[in-house]
Amino acid sequence: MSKFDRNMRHFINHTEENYLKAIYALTEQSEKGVSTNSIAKILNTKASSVTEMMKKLSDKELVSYKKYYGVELTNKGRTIALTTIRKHRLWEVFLVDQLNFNWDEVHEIAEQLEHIQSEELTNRLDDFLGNPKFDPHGDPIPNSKGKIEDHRKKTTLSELNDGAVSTLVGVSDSSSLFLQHLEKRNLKLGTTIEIVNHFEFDRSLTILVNGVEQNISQRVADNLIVQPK
Amino acid sequence: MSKFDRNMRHFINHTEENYLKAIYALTEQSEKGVSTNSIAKILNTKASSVTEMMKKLSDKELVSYKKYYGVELTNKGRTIALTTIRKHRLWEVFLVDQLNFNWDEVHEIAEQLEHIQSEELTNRLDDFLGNPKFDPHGDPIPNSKGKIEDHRKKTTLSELNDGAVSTLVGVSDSSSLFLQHLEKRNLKLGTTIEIVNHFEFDRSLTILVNGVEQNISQRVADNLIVQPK
DNA sequence: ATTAATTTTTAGGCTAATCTAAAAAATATT
DNA sequence: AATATTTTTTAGATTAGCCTAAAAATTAAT
Repeated sequence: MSKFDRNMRHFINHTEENYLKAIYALTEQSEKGVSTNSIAKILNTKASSVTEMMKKLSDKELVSYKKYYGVELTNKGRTIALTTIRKHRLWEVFLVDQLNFNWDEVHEIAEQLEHIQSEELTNRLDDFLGNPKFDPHGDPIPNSKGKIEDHRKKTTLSELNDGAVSTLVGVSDSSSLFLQHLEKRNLKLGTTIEIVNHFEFDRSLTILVNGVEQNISQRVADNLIVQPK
Repeated sequence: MSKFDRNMRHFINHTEENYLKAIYALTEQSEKGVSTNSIAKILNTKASSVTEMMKKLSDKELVSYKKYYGVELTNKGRTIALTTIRKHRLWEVFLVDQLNFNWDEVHEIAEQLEHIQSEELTNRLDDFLGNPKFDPHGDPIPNSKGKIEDHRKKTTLSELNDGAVSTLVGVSDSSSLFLQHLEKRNLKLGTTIEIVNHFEFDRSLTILVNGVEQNISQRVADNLIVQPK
C-alpha cells in the first residue's frame, strides 16, 4: 500500500462524519449493535443507502459490520465521531458565548461548522473559549484526543435534594420566553445554584444564587439542566 | 413556477460558490468576458467541466454565457460571489485577530469557513470583530449587501512619499521570520504609520509609529501593504 | 414449527460533478 | 485566403450518494 493510499484512509468527508456521529449517538442509547433502520431514521435517508455506506465504512475500518446483525464503531470510528462531536459542541459554545446566539438557534449552524477540517483550528478555538467542559445544552465536550473526561451525569434541578450544589449547564426548554425569564433572574450558563429547600405544597423551591435567595417554580426547575458538584 | 422552485434558485452550493468566486476574481483582473480555460486553471479542473457548470449557472441566471464567447457575472451572481468573499475575509480576520493564527496560515481554513450558510452568523461575526474594513492581507471586506464600500487602493509602504500617513493592512511576505520581525517593531495590523523621511543612500526610511520614530529597510517597506489616509 | 410480518440487503437507476477523447469553432500564421 | 493552432464544446464514462422495488434473512405470532 502506497503512502498515498494510507493517507487517503484518514480522509473522512461530511457524509461519513454524519454517519459515524449517528452511530455513536445510537450506541449511547442502546449499547447493542446499531440497526440499519435506526441510522436511516436519524439521517433522513433510506435503509438501502445505509447498507451501502456501512460497506464503505467497514472497508475503511471505521465500523465493524456483519450483514443483518447491525453495526458497531471501531476505536478509530469512535474517535472520529467524538472529534466531530467535540467540534460541534465547541462551536456551539462559541456561538452562544461570543456571538450571543440563543441556545436554541445554534444547532443548525454547528452542524455545518463541525465539518471544518483543521485540528489546529479546533484546538485554538478550545483555548480561546477557555477550554469549556460542557456545551450550552449541558453535554460534555470531548478533549483533543476524543475522550470525554467528565462523565458526571447531568440532571434537572428538580431532581436534586435540599443542600445540593450544582452548576447550570443547560436548559431543556429553549424558547426565548424562558431564556428571557432566566436572564431576569440572573441564571446564566455556569452559574452555581444551591438548593435551600423545597416547598411540599407546589414543589417550588428556594435557591441560592450569587449569595441571593430566590424562589422558582417546579416548571422552571424542570427545565434547568445542572451538573451536581 | 412554484414558490418551492423559486426558493431553490437561491440555493447555491460549495461548488457553485467557488465557480462564482473564480469568475469574480478573473473579472477583476481583466474586465473582459472570462475564458473557460482561465476558470479551469484557477479551480484545478478541466475546460469541459467548466462549460458544463456555465450552462448550469446560466440557467440559474447567475452568469450570462454565450458559447465560445466567455462568461460574465450577472448582478445576482456577483452579489453571491461578494457575499462569499465577505465571509472568507471576515473569517480570516477572526482567525488572525482572535485565534492568533499567522497571516499565511489562514487561507485554507477560510476556504472552508466561507461556505457556512447563515446570514445571521456572518453579520454577528462582523459585529463581533468590530466591523473590520480589510482582511489581514489588506483586501477590502464587502458589506452585508455585498458591496465594497472602501475602494481605496492599497500599496506598499515603499511607494508613499514623505509625510504620508497610512494604516498597515497587510503583508506580502508572510513568512514567520518576517512576521516576528514586525512584532518586535510593534507593527501590527491596523497600526498607523507616518513616513518621516527617506534616505537616498539605501532607500531605507524613518517612520513614526505610536509616537516613536524608527528606521526600516527598503526590503521591509516593500512587504508592508498599507492603506493611505 | 409453520406462517406472517418486519428488517435488511441486492439490483438497477438517477443526479451532480468530474474526466478523456473527439468534434467544432475561433484565432493566428503564412 | 487557406491552413495550422488553440480554445471550447460535445459525447460518452465514472464515482459518490441517494432512490425504489424486489429478494433474502431475521424475528414475531399463531
